[in-house]
Amino acid sequence: MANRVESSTRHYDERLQLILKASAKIFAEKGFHRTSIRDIARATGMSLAGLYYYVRTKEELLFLIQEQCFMTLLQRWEKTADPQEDVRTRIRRFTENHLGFFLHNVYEMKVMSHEDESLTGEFQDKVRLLKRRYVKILMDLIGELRSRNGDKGMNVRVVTFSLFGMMNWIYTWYHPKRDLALAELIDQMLRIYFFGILRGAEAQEPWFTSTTSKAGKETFSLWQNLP
Amino acid sequence: MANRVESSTRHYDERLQLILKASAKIFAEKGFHRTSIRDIARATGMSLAGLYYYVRTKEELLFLIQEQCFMTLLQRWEKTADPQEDVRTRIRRFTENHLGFFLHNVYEMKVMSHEDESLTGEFQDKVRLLKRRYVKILMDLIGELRSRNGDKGMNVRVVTFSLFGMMNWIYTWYHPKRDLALAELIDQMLRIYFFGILRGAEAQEPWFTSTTSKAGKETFSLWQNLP
Amino acid sequence: MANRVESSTRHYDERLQLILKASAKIFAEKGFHRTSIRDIARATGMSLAGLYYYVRTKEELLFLIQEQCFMTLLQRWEKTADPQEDVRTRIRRFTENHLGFFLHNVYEMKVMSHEDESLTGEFQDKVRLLKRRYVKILMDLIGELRSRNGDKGMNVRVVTFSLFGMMNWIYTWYHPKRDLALAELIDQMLRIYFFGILRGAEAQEPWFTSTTSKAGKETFSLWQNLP
Amino acid sequence: MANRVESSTRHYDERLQLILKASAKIFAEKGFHRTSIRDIARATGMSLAGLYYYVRTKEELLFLIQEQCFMTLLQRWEKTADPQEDVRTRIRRFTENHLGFFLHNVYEMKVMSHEDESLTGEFQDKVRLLKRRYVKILMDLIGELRSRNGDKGMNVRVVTFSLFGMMNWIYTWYHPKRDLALAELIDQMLRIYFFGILRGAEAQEPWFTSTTSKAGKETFSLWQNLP
DNA sequence: GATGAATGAGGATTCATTCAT
DNA sequence: TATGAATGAATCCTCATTCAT
Repeated sequence: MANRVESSTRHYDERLQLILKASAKIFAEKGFHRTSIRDIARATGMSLAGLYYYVRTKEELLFLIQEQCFMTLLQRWEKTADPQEDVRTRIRRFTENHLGFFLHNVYEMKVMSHEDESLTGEFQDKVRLLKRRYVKILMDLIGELRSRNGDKGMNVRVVTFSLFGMMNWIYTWYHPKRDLALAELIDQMLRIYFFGILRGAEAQEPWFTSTTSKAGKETFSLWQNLP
Repeated sequence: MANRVESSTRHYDERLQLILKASAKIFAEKGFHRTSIRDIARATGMSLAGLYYYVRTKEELLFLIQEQCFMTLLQRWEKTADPQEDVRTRIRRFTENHLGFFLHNVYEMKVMSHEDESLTGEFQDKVRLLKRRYVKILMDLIGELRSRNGDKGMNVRVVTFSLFGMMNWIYTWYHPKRDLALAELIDQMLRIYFFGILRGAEAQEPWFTSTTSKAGKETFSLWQNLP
Repeated sequence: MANRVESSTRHYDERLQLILKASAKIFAEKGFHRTSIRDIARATGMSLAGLYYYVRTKEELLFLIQEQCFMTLLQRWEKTADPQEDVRTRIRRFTENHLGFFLHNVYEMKVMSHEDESLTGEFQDKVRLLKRRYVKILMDLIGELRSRNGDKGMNVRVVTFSLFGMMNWIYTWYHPKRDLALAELIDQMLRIYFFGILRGAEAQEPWFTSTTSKAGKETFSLWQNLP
Repeated sequence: MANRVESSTRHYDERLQLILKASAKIFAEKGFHRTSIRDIARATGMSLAGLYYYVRTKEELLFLIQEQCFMTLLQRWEKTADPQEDVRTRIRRFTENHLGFFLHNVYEMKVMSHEDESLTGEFQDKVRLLKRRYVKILMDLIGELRSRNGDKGMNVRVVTFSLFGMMNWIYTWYHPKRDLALAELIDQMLRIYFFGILRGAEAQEPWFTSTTSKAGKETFSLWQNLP
C-alpha cells in the first residue's frame, strides 16, 4: 500500500518535472505571455486538459519554475558556503553557484531573468520573498567586504546589482559555441568585478585563479544532474 | 496650402510622439504582450480606431519606440564622441550617453531592455541592425583598449556585455528616491568596471572624477528635453 | 452634431434592447447557465465578439433584464397607485400590474422567477435592492389591510408571499391557448386570494368585478407596448 | 454468500442514499448546472471516478432525487388518504403531506421546484409521468369540490396551480428562524386558500383548526425520518 | 483626422466522462 | 469497490484589426 502510494506520487512528480522542464524551454523561447497552454500541451505530448491535472493555472507553471530555481540556488548555496573562508572567496563561490546553475539550466536562467514580473498576487509575493532572501546573501557579503576594507565610498546596492546585472544579462548574448566555456566565463567576469577591466588582466593573485581550477570545477559539476 | 500641410504634418508628428510616449509607459508597466491597444487608446484619450491612423499595427508602436531610441543614442554618441580623447575617456563618454539617456527616459529604458525580442519580421531586422551598430561602438572601444594594453587575456564579448549587463539591468532595481543620483551612479559603475570593487574605492585618478563634474554634467542635461 | 450623437446613441440602445429581448427568450427556454453566449449571438445574428460591444459579461445580460423589469414594474406601479383608493383595491391594482406585465412578457417572467439566484456580486446586490423595494410595496399593503381589519391572526410574510407564489408560479403551468385569458386569470386568482376557494365563487361584490372590466382593462393595455 | 451479497447491496444502497442527499444539498445551493461532479465528489469525500460506480451520469443523480421524492410523496399520500373524509379535509391532508415532506427536506424541495426542467430525454419523461400523477391527485380533489359545490365559476387549473404556487414558492422566502413553524405555516396557507385573506382570519370552523393539532401533527412527524 | 460598430481568431479554463488498475 | 490520470468538447472572454461614415 505504502509502496503504491509512493510510486503513484513518484509518477505524479516525474510528470510534473517533465512539464516544468518543457514549460521553461517554451517560456524562454517565446516569452511567458506569448506561449499558450496549447504550446505546452504539444511540447509535452499531453492533452490540453491533461495539463490541468498537474497545475491549476498557466501562472502556477511559471511560479513552480521560479520557486524551484530559487530553492535550488539557496540550498546549493547553503551547502557550498563556508563562513571560514575569505569574503572575496565567498563572493566568488556565490558567483560560481549562480552562474553554474544558470549555465546548466539556460532556459530557466532566461525565465528567471526575464519573466520576473509576470507573476501576480500570491505567486508573486512568494517568489519575491525567496528572491529577497537570495539577493540578501550577496548584499551581505558585499557589506562585509566593504566594512572590512573600511571603504565607505561604494554604494552597496550599486555594487551588488552590478554583479547581478553582469550575470543575469548573459542570457541575452551568450552562445555556448561562440563564447567562452563556463569556467572561463566566470573567471573573466569575476576578474572584471574584482579588479576592473584596466587591471583585471594583470590579476594573478594566487587565491584568485587557483580556486577556479580546484574547488570551482567540483562546484560546477554539481549542476549537471539537476532537475 | 503648403503651410497648411506643414502644420498638419506637425500636428501629426506631435500626436504620434504623444502616442509613443504613452505607449512606452504602458509597455514598461505591463509588458508589450500584456498591454492591449485598448490600454493605449485609454491612456491617450483617443479612440481605438483613431490610433490606427498613426500606426498600422501594435508592433509598429514598439518598433517606433525602439528605433527612435537607438537613433537618438547613435546621434548623441556621434555628437559626443571625440576620437582625440583617450580610449578610457571615450568608454566613459559612451556610458554617460547610455545611462544619461536611459535614466531620463526610464520607460523607454525598460522597453529597450525588456522587449528586445518582442518584434518580428522586418521590424525585428531593422532594430537588430541598429542595435548591432550601437553595440559595435562599445565593442570596438573595448577592442582598442585591449590592443593598446597589449592584453590578450580578456574576451572582448565578455568585457563588452558585462558593461551592458550592469547598465541594462538597472531597470530592475533602481529607485530614484532610494538610490544614488544619476551622476554618482555612473561614477560608481564606471569605477567598478574600470578598477573593480577591490580597488575601485581607491581610484582617485584626476581624469576619472573630474570628467563627471564638468563635461559629464553637460552631457546629462542634454537628455532632459528628449522626446 | 447633437443629432449625430443622439442617433448614434439611439442605434446603440435599440441594438441593446434587441439583444436583451433575444437573451430573455433563450434564458427562459434553456435556463441562464445552459445558454451560451453563442446561442445569443446566433439568435441576434451578431458575432460572438460583437455582443461584447454591448455587454461586458453574460451575467450583465441577465442583470440588465432583471433590472429593467423591476424598474418598469416599479415605475408602472407608481403611476398606477392611488393612495385614495381602498386597500383592497390597491392590492388588486398591484396584482394587475404584476401579472399584466408578466403575461405580456412571458420570457421575462420566467427569467425573473427562475433565475433569481443566478446573479452574483454587485449585480446580485443591485437587483436584490430593487426586489426588496418591490416586495415591500405589497407587504406594506398587506400590513395596512391587516391593521385596518384589526386582524392579528395572519402572518404578513405568509400572506404576502402566498400571493407572490400564486403569481410567480404561473410560468410553470400557464399555456395561453389552453388556459384562461389574462383578465379572467387575474380575476380568479384575486378571488381565491381574497375570498378563498370555498366562497370565492360567490363573491360578487360590485367593486370586485367592475374594476376588472373598466380601469383594469386600461391598465393591462399599458403593457402591450413595453420594451 | 447470500448474506454477503445482501450486505453488499445494503452498503451500495446506503452509499447511494448518501450521495443523493449530498447532491440534493449542492443542487439546491448552486443549481444543477452550476454544480460539477467534482463538487459532489468533494462533498461526499469520494473520488470523481468513484461516483460513477453508483451513477451513470450527472443527470441520473438529479433523476434519482426527483423520482424518489415523487415516489415518497405518492406513497405517503396513499397511506394518508381516506376517501371517506370530506373533500376539504382531503385537500388539507394533501397540503399537509406536501408541505410536511418539503419542509423536512428543504434541499429536495428546492431541487423539485427549481430543477424541474433540467432533465432531458427518458429521465424527463419518467419524472413527468410521476409528476402528472401527483398533480392529478390535487386536481381531482378540486374538481370534486367544485362539482359538489355546483360551482362552475372557478377554473380547475387555476385553482389547482394556485395552491401549488403558494406551496412551491416557499423555498424562495422561507427561513425557519424567521418565519412560522411548520404547523402554523400550513394552517395559515390553507386558511388563505380556503377562505381568503379577507375572511381567513375569522375562520374558526372546528374541522379547520382541530385537524392540525391532532391527526396533522402525526402526519408531520412521519416525515422526520425520511431518506 | 477620427470614431462607432463589428468580427475572426485564439486564449485560458472547466467539465462530464472514461479506463486501466 | 474505488481511484489516479487523462481527454474532447465546450465555455466565456479578449484582442488586434477593419470599415463605413
